[in-house]
This record gives sequence, structure tokens and C-alpha cells, in this order.
Amino acid sequence: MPRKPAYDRDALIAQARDLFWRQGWAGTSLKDLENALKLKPGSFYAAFGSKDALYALTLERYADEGVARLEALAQELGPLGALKTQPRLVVEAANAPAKACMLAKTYAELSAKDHDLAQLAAIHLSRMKACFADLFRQAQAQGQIGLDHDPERLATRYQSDLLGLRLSAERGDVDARQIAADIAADLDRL
Amino acid sequence: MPRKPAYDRDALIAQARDLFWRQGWAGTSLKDLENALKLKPGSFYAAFGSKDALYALTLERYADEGVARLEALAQELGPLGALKTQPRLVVEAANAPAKACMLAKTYAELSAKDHDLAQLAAIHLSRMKACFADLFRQAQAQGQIGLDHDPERLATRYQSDLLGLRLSAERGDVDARQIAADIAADLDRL
DNA sequence: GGCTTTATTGAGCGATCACTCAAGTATATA
DNA sequence: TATATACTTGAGTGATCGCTCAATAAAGCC
Repeated sequence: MPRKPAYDRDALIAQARDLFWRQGWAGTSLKDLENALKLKPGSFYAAFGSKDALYALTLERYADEGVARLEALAQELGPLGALKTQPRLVVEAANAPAKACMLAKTYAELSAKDHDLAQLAAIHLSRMKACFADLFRQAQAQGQIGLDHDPERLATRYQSDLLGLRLSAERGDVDARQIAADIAADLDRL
Repeated sequence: MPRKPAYDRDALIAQARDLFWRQGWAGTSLKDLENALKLKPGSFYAAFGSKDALYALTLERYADEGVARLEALAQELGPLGALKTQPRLVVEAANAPAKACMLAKTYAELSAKDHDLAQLAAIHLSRMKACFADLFRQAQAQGQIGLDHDPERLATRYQSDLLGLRLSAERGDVDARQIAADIAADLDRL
């Protein structure tokens, strides 16, 4: 009896993610979303409930894809290889909406007001950090990294470096590829 | 003949900087500013012209004080000592409105829309980077760092590390002091 | 085709945004 | 004390914010 929606929900979430990623939470109005997603207000709210609910979906999508990409990279290059390659890939990603990490941008924008979305971003950041720690642990188990290092600490530092790199990569007067190379080189000295 | 303002302009700029620093540009409304600065709209606009004009003043103030603090630290501890101490000081600053760098937050929030304030923040970030490069050059001249390093590249990486550190320091589940110690330790290996 | 169910539409809601301005008040000079 | 010159006040501006909802259109099942 029912009628199917005319839109591809997954594609809309991806489009919304790109908008939010580039422009931030406050910087993206419903008018922006309606124009980009080609949805009138009524359809928008029927589909997603609210701006914040859609934003949460895009955060989820962003984090999931990030983890999946890193794990695929580790399958191909091994744990240390993935960690060493990731910084360069992030900087060279040409068709990404932005260089900076969407989770970090969200947290930076909204944490001061204790917004729910800031907490959600923090959760996903922790997930990513745990993912890094796993890779460092695997690298240790495979003898690629000395056992005298704490994987959690390495992961914390690595994530911090990556956040700085990705923020720097947004700037025009910074050679982010140099930074990426230096971060990768640091991993060789472990 | 005239009448003196009842407020201390410098103090108001510092208060506004703290608000903007914590809450960001879009996150700080004029009502917020009026409440914090105890100024009615009329007085506010007579004093500062616009929200953006005041924001620009606070960026200037933030950057100037940052440079001054670092140069004072270099006087006391020497160039390399200042660079090694700065990360710890930033993390331990207890009464700062936020850990993250105000320039970086501003740039991240507003660069996607080509806002004038994003460009201004970028200019000040470059000033800071040049300041770091100077200190690395001095450290080289004093023999504290090998001559085989490019001071500009060291400064770029150092600033990136610092931005990542300061962003990470906002999070509850990250031990930023560990990161700060690791960054300082890296400088010893140059 | 008739009926039910859902999607789409877009005018418009109250709230808040940055900001203005005319009226009132206080102060330094004459 | 009188006057000129600011500063202070706060109601109110149009624009935009996220969002609602009644009306209309379209699709699946009988």
C-alpha cells in the first residue's frame, strides 16, 4: 500500500556529511541542507527528524568509514605500514570536503556548550584512538616496534599528531606533506 | 566637555576574547557579550562597531600575548628551553578559557566560508610559526640543534604538534601531559 | 478503478540573530 | 551654574534560525 521515497537515504547522509564536515554545525543552515539534498522542509523532517539527528548520523558514517578504511589499509600493508601511510593519504585526499577531522571540528565547535553532538564526537574519537592502539599492539606483536613502548601512549600521541596535521593541511601556507612525512619517519624510530 | 566611558576597554576586550575563545564565533551571541561585558547594545556598538570588529580585536590580543609570552620564556630559558617548555605550560594553564588554540578554532570554524576573520586568524598563525622558526634558528646558532635541520620545517612540524596537543587537551579521556612530554622529548633528539 | 497509506509541498510559526536609534543621563569646560 | 558633548539605555528593526502542519500527489493492494 505505501509509497517509496524518491530519494536515496544513504546518498543524502553522505551529502549532508560533506556539508557539515566543511561548514560545521552552526555554519550549515537548514536552507543549505534543503538546497544540497533537494528536500523541502517537510520531507527533511519526515526523513531525519531534526538537524541534530542527521548530524549524528553523519558523524557515525564518518567514523565508521574512517575505521573501515584504516583496517583495510592494515590488511594490505600491515599494522605499522597502515599507520605510516595514513598521514600521507589524509593529506593527499583530493576529493575530500575538508582536510581537518570532522570529529575534531565538531568537538571543538560544540564542547564548550556541552552539546550532545560534542559528546558523540568524543566517543568516536576514542574509538579511533582504540583502533590506533590496536594497530600499535599488532605491530609490537609482529616485532616491528620495540616492546618498551606503551601502545596506548603511542596511540594518544599518534592521534594528536594526526589532528594537528589535518588542521594544518587546511592552511594554504603550510606544506602538510612535509609534516606527514615527518610523522611517518617518527614511527620508524620506535 | 566630553564624558568618559564607564568601562575599561582593555578589560572588555580580554573578557570578550575569553568568551570567543571558549564558545567560538557563531557560538557567542550578542546577548552573551552584553551579559558578560555588562554593555547595552548601544554602548557595545558605540565602543566596538560590530561583533566581527571586536572579534578581530580579540584575535589580535590573543596572538600578541602569545608571542610575548613565548619571547619572555626564551629570555628566561633560551630558545630550545622555551620550545621544550611551551607544550607543558599550555597543557597546565589552569585559568585559561580553553586549551585549544583560539586561532586554530577560528580558522577551522570560518575558513570554509572565506570569512575575513579566518584569513586574519591564518595571518596570526603564520606569525606564530615564524616566531617558532626564529627560536629554532637561534637554537641552531647556539649549537643546541644540529645544522642539518631546516628551521622552517621544524617550526611547521612543531606548530602542527602544538595544535594537535592543544586540541587533544580539551578532551577528558586524553592524557595531554604525556603528549606534551613526548613532544618535548622529540626536540632533544634533534 | 477504488482505497489506503505514505511522500511531497511550501506557506508560515515563534524564537533568536546582529544591529539601530531616538531619548535620557552624566560630565568636563566655560 | 549653564552648556556642550559625549555616554547609556532599551525598545524595536528586518532577516534568518530550526521547525510544523494541513493540503496535495503518488504508489501499492484489493
